[in-house]
This record gives sequence, C-alpha cells and structure tokens, in this order.
Amino acid sequence: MPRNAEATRERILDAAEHLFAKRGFEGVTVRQIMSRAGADVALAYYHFKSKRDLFDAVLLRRAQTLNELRLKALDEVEQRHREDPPDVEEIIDAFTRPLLEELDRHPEDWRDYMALVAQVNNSPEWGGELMTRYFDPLVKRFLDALRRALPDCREEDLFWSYHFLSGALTLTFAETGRLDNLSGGLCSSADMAAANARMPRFVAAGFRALCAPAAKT
Amino acid sequence: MPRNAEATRERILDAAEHLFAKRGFEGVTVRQIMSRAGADVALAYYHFKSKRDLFDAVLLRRAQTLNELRLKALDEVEQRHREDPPDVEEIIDAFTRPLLEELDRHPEDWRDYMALVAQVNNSPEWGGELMTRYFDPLVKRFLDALRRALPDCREEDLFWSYHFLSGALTLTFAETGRLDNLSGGLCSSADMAAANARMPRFVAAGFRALCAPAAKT
DNA sequence: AATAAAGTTCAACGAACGTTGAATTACGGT
DNA sequence: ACCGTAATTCAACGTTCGTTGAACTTTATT
Repeated sequence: MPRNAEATRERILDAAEHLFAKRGFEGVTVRQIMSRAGADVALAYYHFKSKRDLFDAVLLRRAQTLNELRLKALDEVEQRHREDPPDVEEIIDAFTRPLLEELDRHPEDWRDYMALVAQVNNSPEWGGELMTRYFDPLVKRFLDALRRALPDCREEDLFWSYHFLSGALTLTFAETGRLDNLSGGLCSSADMAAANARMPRFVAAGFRALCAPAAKT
Repeated sequence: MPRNAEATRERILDAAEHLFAKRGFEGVTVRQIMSRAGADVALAYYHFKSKRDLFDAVLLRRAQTLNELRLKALDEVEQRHREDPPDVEEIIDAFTRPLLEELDRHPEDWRDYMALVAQVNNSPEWGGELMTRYFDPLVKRFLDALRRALPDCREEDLFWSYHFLSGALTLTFAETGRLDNLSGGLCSSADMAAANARMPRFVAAGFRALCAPAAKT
C-alpha cells in the first residue's frame, strides 16, 4: 500500500526518536521501534538502510530546524547592536532560549529529541563526532559573536566556557528527574520555563568571569 | 583455581567499567566483558548475579572513594572559615577539584569511571535514580555550605545552579573530543588541568549571579 | 589423607537480535 | 484496462544474547 510513504517514514522516525531517547542506540531493537510505529520490521530497512542510518536520520531531522531558530535569534541580537558590541547575556540568550522555549511550548514534539541530544553529547563514543557534524557551524557563529562581546578573551577560555555551557544545557534536556529528587519536589527537571529564566544569567556570568578576568569594565 | 577470587572480581569490574563507559550498558555484552577480563563467561554470574548487578557494582566501587575525597576537601574549607562565611568559589572548588585532580593525576584509574558517570547522569532512564543513590548525600552537604555562603539565595535558584554545575562537570568527564574538533586542536577534552583551572571560577560566578541578584556585596 | 567449600570451566538453553529476498498489494501514467 | 513501480508484508537466515546447571579444580580445615 504505497498510500502513505512519507507518513510512514515520519511514524518510524517518531517511534525511533522516542525509544532511542529513552534507552540509547543499543538499548532499543528495530522490532520495538517498528512495533511502536505500527509497521512491519522490514519497512525500517526499506525506508532507511540500517539501524544506524535510522539513528542518524533521527538526529538529522530536527537539527536544521533548531539551528535556523537559533541563527535567527542571533541575527536579531546583532541587528539590534549594529555598532556597539552586543551584551554577552543577549548572545547566550539567543543560543539557549529558542531551544528551551520550543521545548516549553511543544514538549511532546521536542522532549524526546532533546533528551537524545543530551545522551549523544555525553557519549564518549559518539559525542565528539556527531555533535560536531550537526551543530558546529552554528556554534562557531556564536563563538564569533562572543569574541566581539569579549574582545580581551583568550581563545582557550572561550572554548572552555562554551564547553561548560554545552554541559549545563544538555543536562537540562535530559530531564532525568534528579532535580526533583534532590530538591524534594521544589524544582522539576521538566520545568523548562524555570531553566530558561536562569540559564542565560548563570552562563553569561561564567563567561564574563573567565573571559574578561583583569581588563575592562 | 580459587587462588585469586578477589583479584578476579576486580579484573571483571575493570573490564566492565571500561566497556560500559565507552558503549553504555546495553552496548556491551557479558561475553565482551569477560573476554577482556580473561575469564570465563559464567564467572560474571558467579561473582555478580546478573549483568545489571555487575553494572551497579561498577558504579558503587569508586563512588565512596570520590565522596570521601570531596567531603574532606569541604571540611577543610569549613575549618578555614570557622566564623566568617566561606567563599562560594572555595566551596565549588572543594566539589570539583578532588575529581579533576584525581583524573589528571591518575587518568588510567579514573577516566573510564568518570565517563560512565557522565553517561549515567544524562540518561533519562537511569540518571535520576542512580545519581540520587550514589551522590545525593554528598551533594546535600555542599548545598548546605553554599546556603551559608549565599544567605539571601532563593532555594530554587540554588538547586538550578547546582544542576548547571552538574551538567558542566559531567560533560567534562565524558572526554568526547568535541572540544578538540571545535577548537581545531587548541583545546583538548582530556586536559583536566585546563578544566580544573577554569571550572570553579566559571561556576562560582554563575552561582553568585543567580543566587545573590539584588542584595549584598 | 580426607572432606567441604570456594572458585572456575564447559556446554548448552531458549529467546531475541539485525538483516534480507521473495512474494504481495496498491497506486500513477498511459 | 493495463502495467511498471513504489510500498508493504511474510517468513526466514545465521548469529549472538543473557543466563544456567553440572562437572571439574584448587584451597583451607581437620
């Protein structure tokens, strides 16, 4: 029944995204994915060549959308500051807010994907290669902007600051519930509005402390 | 040959630690672990009851050592400030330095374990439960100290600040090589001395910006 | 030297794994 | 109405998975 084709592909990607996010690449079987997608096992290999290629397709599908959102936010910040150097916190905000707001407004669409990114970013095996492939061009644009906002910054400090930002951001995506346990229910790992309200200020302060140590302001 | 017993247990734990850290719980087979340990497959089930129990044993083995190191560092900070409130950066330093210094000095002993913690912390499935089990008592001691250093801090801000710290720290443990790619070789994910020199200042600035917004100093 | 227990080896179980080739169904172009 | 092709189903392949029971070997105790 070639009726659906594209719809089937999407259903497979949705199911794979959900399961990969929860249990990782090796923790999920193709049969589980196709059972959740309501399709025959062989269809996974017809639409995607292999389990690994399906995994890559899941990662790729939403990456571009996210990068476009963040690039647009950065452009707006840079337009607002045509001549004067933009504020560090505004740049960080453009990096994190599109993700956290999208996640806050459409959790059912984005929660699984974000959690998957969190796992990939912290995987010794795949973190280096996959994050580089899908997000590095965008990250380099943000680093350029941050260099202008922090002109006296040493390069190593800038990269390490971004590294800390990346860790804080992706752990937020994981939504493990640990914050709920630790705070006795006062805070929730899934509360993206709360994260959004705090992350830029926290991270921007870190950048300033590390990247503008002696000179300036 | 019951000659070894305890030595065999350790060899199994070492092999499991290495493989779990690289490929996660489901990405590793018991046969691979025992092959690396140079022992029969059945021995895994004799010394540990199941694959899952072996995984827990790997996590547990080094957790207490780490927690003792960090608790000692915190005690020293608190002894140094008997009456006056201790500095935020000193407390953060006591939280991160023991780990990063141990990793810097004995990488072969700790690298795999730390990378495993990074993966667990970012696992939606296990992160909440396992990190709570192995590290929460220690974390609560540090939060108490931070409360004294930041008396006007709102509780939610304190918990979220710790969350950001946790993400930054564990991504550092993952050593994915992404920082190497991003910086064109200028920085290395494995350079724990570099991370150690920057993390406390970055994180302490974040805590201060988020937890002491209007009042004080 | 005999015995019990601890440690280790061997062989195998059923189940589930990723993947594939061939058959079957439904649709678009003519 | 027909046909080529895209989409889907079916059944199965060889392999490997986690796990186990029974046999064998070494050590500690007497």
